[in-house]
Amino acid sequence: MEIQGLPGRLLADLGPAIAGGEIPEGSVLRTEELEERFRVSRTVVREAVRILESMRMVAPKRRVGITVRPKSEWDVFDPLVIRWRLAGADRAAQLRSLGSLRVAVEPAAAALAAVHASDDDRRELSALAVELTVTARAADLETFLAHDIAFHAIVLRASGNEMFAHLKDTVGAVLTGRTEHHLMPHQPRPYAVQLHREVAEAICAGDAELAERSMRTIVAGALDELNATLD
Amino acid sequence: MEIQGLPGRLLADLGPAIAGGEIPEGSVLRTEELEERFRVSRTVVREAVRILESMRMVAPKRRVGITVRPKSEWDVFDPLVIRWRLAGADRAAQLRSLGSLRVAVEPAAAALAAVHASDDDRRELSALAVELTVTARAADLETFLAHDIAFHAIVLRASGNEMFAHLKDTVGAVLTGRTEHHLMPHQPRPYAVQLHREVAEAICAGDAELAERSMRTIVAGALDELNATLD
DNA sequence: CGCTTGAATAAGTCATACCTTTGCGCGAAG
DNA sequence: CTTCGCGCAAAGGTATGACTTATTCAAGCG
Repeated sequence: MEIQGLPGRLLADLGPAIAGGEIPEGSVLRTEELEERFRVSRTVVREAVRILESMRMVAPKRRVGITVRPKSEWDVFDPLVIRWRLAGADRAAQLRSLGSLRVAVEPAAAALAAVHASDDDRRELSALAVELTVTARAADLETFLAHDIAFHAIVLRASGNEMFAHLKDTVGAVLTGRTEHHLMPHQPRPYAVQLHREVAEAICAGDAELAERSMRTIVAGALDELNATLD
Repeated sequence: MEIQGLPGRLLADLGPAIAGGEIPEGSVLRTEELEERFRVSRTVVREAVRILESMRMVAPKRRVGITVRPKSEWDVFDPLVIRWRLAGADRAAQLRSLGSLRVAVEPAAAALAAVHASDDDRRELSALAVELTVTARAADLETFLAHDIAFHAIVLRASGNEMFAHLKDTVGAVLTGRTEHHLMPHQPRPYAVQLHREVAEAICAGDAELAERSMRTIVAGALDELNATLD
């Protein structure tokens, strides 16, 4: 899935460094410098830089060098950019942005899922809702997280919208990050778990209205908690 | 802004060809073949392919070649992928997806904008709402389109969410495509124009509730019309 | 003081050689 | 006849040197 080979390694070094602000906006890199710093050939440097260019994070210019573009121009929807920002100094801002995005998208996805979900999807959602209840009560955060991610992924996919479906990994990253950085209670809130059951039931029953409302309560609550924690 | 140079040209040929299905999923390309077909060197081919790889549209494998990955794995949020799909055979599906996305995001953005918009933003929105009314009455579709794009762009930016803001170009592409392919009435619907004024007023007044509701009516209406036209 | 021109610089492109991985066929063993 | 494994060949991956092109900056000229 990742970019392989030496360009991939270069990218894995440069990307986070830029996203994390260690290489600040406006910095100018040179191909030759990167060759030496990472002990790789021009070919490799150029390919890595091309990728960063396609993410609009850098802009190569003749006679000048490779300039780091302002953050506001980056492809903020690129999964790599999101991951790098989540890993670095920008984590808080990135989580806030993603939180708002979830509030916008997930309720809509739930409503669509209530209409379009397959029978298998509905079954899986019900099962996961039960699992969430159990693992929450047992305070088994790790398993809870896995099921939570799966739950939201299925809702997104079942919406039938490819773009929503592709937010699966991003939402997963948010949930994972939240757990890893202890931005959530040690035991999942019973109310939140209850809401997941409601979403599952609503989708099973084909009740778009209710699915949307319950999902909105979930993600809005998550955003509130996030903002409260980050302040 | 675009990828420059020969790799950019290659990309501008290959990308649309893949996105448009002319090079179907599962096809296997070889570097040498591309070199000959486009009369460029290995370097150039590799850089273009690397970019396609970072969009998850192709996967190079040793001893096999460069295979075109299934559409479901592409980076559907990449601006280039969106543009290519809008230009090709996938236009209908892409427009539907983007329509749903707009329904999810733009109302949320409007609500946030009502809280976060700067005074300049509010002024501009008011002015644009007036312009929309005038150009709609005059059936000046070209100017209307430009102002419509600007209007939605400002709302997205004023939301204060960087991810929402970055959907500006995408929304612009949708609106442009809709006009160009005559998927909208010859003269903008007065009701839609009226709703834009409502959004502007609500944002100026800081009424998040109303801004969100009005915007939702706009984008939901656009989606309905789109679906009606495409069937 | 401004305009032109030229030289220096760094990216862009090409051709080539060589390395590394891996699919597949062939042959030997069971 | 089947199966296992070994080795070859094919394709991408990396390195390098030569050359091209665009662009900045400054020196020199009007």
